Amino acid sequence: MNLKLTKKRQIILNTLKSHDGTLSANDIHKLLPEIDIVTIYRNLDLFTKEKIIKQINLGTNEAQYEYQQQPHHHALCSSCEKVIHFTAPDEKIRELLGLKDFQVDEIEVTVKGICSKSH
Amino acid sequence: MNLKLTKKRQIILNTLKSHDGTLSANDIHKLLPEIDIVTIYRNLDLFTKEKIIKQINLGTNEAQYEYQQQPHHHALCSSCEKVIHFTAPDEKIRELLGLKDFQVDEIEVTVKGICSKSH
DNA sequence: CGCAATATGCAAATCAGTTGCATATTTATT
DNA sequence: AATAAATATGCAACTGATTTGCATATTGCG
Repeated sequence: MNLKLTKKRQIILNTLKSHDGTLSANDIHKLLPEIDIVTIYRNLDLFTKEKIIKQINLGTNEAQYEYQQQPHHHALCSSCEKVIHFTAPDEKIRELLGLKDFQVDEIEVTVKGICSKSH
Repeated sequence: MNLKLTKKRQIILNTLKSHDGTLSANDIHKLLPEIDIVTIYRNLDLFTKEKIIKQINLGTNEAQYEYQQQPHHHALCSSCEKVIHFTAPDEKIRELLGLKDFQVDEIEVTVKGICSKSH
C-alpha cells in the first residue's frame, strides 16, 4: 500500500487535527463542501486503518472521528449529548481488569452520565 | 407505557436469555425467521429502554444485544472477532477516572487485543 | 515529461434501522 | 366468555449512513 499525499487528503486530516473534539463524516463534509462525501469516507477509513485517527462509536447514528493526540476516553452526557474527553491511568485500570489470558492492546473506557452543565 | 407480554416478545427475550454472548437483530432474525425483523428491532429497542437487555456497540456495523445478567465489560479479539465478557471492580475504576464534574451513571470498558486461542 | 499507481467524483447500490398504516393479539372490563 | 380499548405485529416503503463500480484526474517515480 503506497499512499499519496494529496491536497484533499491533507485538508481532511488538518480539519480533524485542528478541531477540538470529534467529527462525523458529515460534519467534515459540511466544513469542506468542496470535497465529495465519498472521498471523505475513504480517507477516514484510510486514516483509521493507519491509526492516524480514531473512529469512535458511541451508539449514535453516525461514527465519530478524531485525530489521535494521545489515547484517551470518552464520557457521553445523556442529557446534552456532548462528548467529553478525559485521560485516565490506563496501566492501573489494566491491572484492575485482570485479563490474564488476553493480550490487551487497547483499553477504552466509555462513561455515560450527566455533565456538570446539565444537572 | 403499558407493555404487553406477547408470545413473540417472550420468544425474543428467551432467545437472548439463553444465548451465551451477544446477538445482533439479524442474528436473532436468523434464529427466529418466523418473527418479522421489524418486530425484533422494536422489541430490542423496548427491552433496551426498559434496561432488560443491553445494547453494545463495538464499532462493528451492527449493534449487539445481550441479556443483562450483571453489568460487565467486553474484550474484542482482533484476530478471531470473538467477544469475551469479564467483570471488573467498577468502583475502583471510577475512582481512577477522576471525573469530578460528571455524574457517572455507567462505566463501560472495552478492550481490544488478542485472545489466548489466537496467539 | 511520461507512465504507472493511486485518488477522486458521480451515480447507483447496499445495509442497518425506522415509519405509516392496516390487521391481529392482548388485557382490562363487563 | 364476549367486548372494547390499548398495544403489537407484518408488510411495504422510506431514511440515512456508508460502500462500490467505473470513468477521469492527480501524484510521484524514473
